[in-house]
Amino acid sequence: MSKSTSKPITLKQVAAAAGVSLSTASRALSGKAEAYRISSTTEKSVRDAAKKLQFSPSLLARSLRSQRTKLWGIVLPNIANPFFAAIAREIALTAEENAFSVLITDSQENSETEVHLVEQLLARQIEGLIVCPVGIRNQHLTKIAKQKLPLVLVDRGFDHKDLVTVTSDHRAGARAATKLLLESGHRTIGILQGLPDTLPNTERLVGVREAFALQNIAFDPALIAGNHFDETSGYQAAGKLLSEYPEITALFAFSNQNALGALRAAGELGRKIPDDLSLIAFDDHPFAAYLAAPLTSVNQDVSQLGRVAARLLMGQIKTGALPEERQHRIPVQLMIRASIMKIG
Amino acid sequence: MSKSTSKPITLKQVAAAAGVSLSTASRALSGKAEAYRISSTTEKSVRDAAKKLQFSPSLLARSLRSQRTKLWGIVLPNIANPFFAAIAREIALTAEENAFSVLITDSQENSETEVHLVEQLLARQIEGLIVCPVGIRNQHLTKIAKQKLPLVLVDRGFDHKDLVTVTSDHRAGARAATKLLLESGHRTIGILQGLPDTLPNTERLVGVREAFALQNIAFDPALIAGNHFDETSGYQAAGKLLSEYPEITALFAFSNQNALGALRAAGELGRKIPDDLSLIAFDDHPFAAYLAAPLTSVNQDVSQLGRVAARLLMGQIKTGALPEERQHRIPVQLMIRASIMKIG
DNA sequence: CTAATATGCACAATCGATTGTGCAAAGGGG
DNA sequence: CCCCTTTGCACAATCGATTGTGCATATTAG
Repeated sequence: MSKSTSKPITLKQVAAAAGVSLSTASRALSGKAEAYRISSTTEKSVRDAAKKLQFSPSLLARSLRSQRTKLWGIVLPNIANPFFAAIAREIALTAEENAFSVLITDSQENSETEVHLVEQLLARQIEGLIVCPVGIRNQHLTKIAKQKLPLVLVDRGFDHKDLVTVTSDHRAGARAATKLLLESGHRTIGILQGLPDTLPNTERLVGVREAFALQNIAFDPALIAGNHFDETSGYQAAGKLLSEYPEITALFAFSNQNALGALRAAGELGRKIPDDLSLIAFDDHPFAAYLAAPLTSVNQDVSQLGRVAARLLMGQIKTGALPEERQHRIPVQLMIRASIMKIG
Repeated sequence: MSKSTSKPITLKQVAAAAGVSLSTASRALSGKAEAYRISSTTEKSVRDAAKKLQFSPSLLARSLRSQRTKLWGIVLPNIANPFFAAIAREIALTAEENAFSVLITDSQENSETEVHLVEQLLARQIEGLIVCPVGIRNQHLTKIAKQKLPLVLVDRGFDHKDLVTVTSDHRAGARAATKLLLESGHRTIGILQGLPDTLPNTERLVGVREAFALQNIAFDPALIAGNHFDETSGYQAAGKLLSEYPEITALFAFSNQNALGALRAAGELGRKIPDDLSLIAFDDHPFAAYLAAPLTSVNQDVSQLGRVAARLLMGQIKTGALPEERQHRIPVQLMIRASIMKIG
């Protein structure tokens, strides 16, 4: 195979076919004929030769020379997760509109991997980078910002004046969800949290506390459990909370995966939703409405998240400057269904 | 920003810092010191200089020279779809293991876009390509195969002796699903199909017919409806079939999105699952078990699909030859839950 | 002590494009 | 008829690496 691979056509061959020099061929094809006084007959003969040979310029060579790769890099914790996949898609589509290609990578929620991937992307001379950081380390990101490489953090961020971030309004969403539970009469509410110390998790906890404070109700931190955004964490946390605190009447899951785990745990403990237990989740899901108990949830506008991130990146590349606003918050929306029961 | 961007360190600067020539620096860093008789002291001084300057070689330049980009291209119809996202992930992880990077693109189920994306990827001199073709056109793909560029088709394929494809065993899966319905006593079964004339859809229809034939039961093609793998198609097809043929006792949805639509349509028509209507779907889903009626489905091993595709690609790149077997079928698995009721 | 070999490294070509500059030939004015 | 301007294009450097070859100096053999 390698032997007989037909090498791609180069500009040299086109130039030879048209009987002109390399430089003339280049200029004829890149629309600079007039600026460099290439006659229209010559231009046409070059174009014809290029078409006949099916010439397609090597973006590699062009990038090397022009120092512009037309490449973006993306690092996400798990591209199979529909949430990140949706973000990736919006970025990919926006990139395509702007003639960029995207190197999409998966850090597997591992900080070392993330650092390594970022380095690898930089070695490929990407012109912009979008990262959803695992969150343990961030020097590699602030360093990039210092080097003035356009960078946008999405979903999770850091509080840093030079870091452009796009996140959902986790705080407002969690506040609204909690408020809904409180107004439905729930007082003992278990919180199934995700990865601690990540921005979404922290902000959501703040939102929960705010809602309690607004109603002058005491919040018991002992009712927080869980350590990941996945199904297992939700399952274990729900099981633990429901066993230790049977008086819990409602659970707030910080992800739909957590909610899934909660559903399983509740089922095993014989607690029916919503009759014996109310449930609300952060993150909506297409199937949420079709569950045994249609799930009330906080819907993140994931597409918007990706689109705004991509636009902010494109903006930095075009203007060469950081946007005025650094922290962008995308509004969330409460999807009220049937998994919450009024009590008391 | 663009002005003050600190340019990356080049090998030239490292060579200068170490007081050696470019070629020596290159050889010292690429482990060819011995082969080219670079003294170990010189080698060390180059390595030190490189480390001090934080030198990272330009993959762009290296690729141009070596004619090896270490790049893969992927074209999928919709990377936000969890099915394709899972495939993309396995490919990305396998690529990473082999020091490749992946350009992931989204054809939006549009054949023109697909052709364009493939061209764009080729212009970047990718070393391998994985495509899930929209299915309308295929000359661009056979052409690539003829040019000996490693290519693997995934999920959907063409019957062509030089095209390497990896798909689920759609036929066996559909046959098993249909058999289950027939054995449960169902005779009037509505088929909610996906995009017609795509390989998965066609093969699944074949599987359905085979199951009927095996039991010597006549199959009525009028009971096939739908034209896409999405929720809307499932909704409309189910609505149409259930209205026109109220005697239908079971639906076979060709995707979980189709099933979702069927769920909605059935709900609106007042038919409860599984009591008034049985339902089975192609494609499992994490939420399937938690639905009002836990959904029986045919589970595709999506990760395996992606992994096998990536390995076949890597194999072609390493050996420079096509694999012996061209058509790879990944087994599917029946997930029996509660959405089917025995009748008759 | 000289010739042959070994050692250590630099020079320069190359990958495929872009781009500043220079040199002919054609055209125009006096 | 000569000079000057314009037209039309080619030459060569460049981006940042890799790699074949050649030339010194050091070492060893005879």
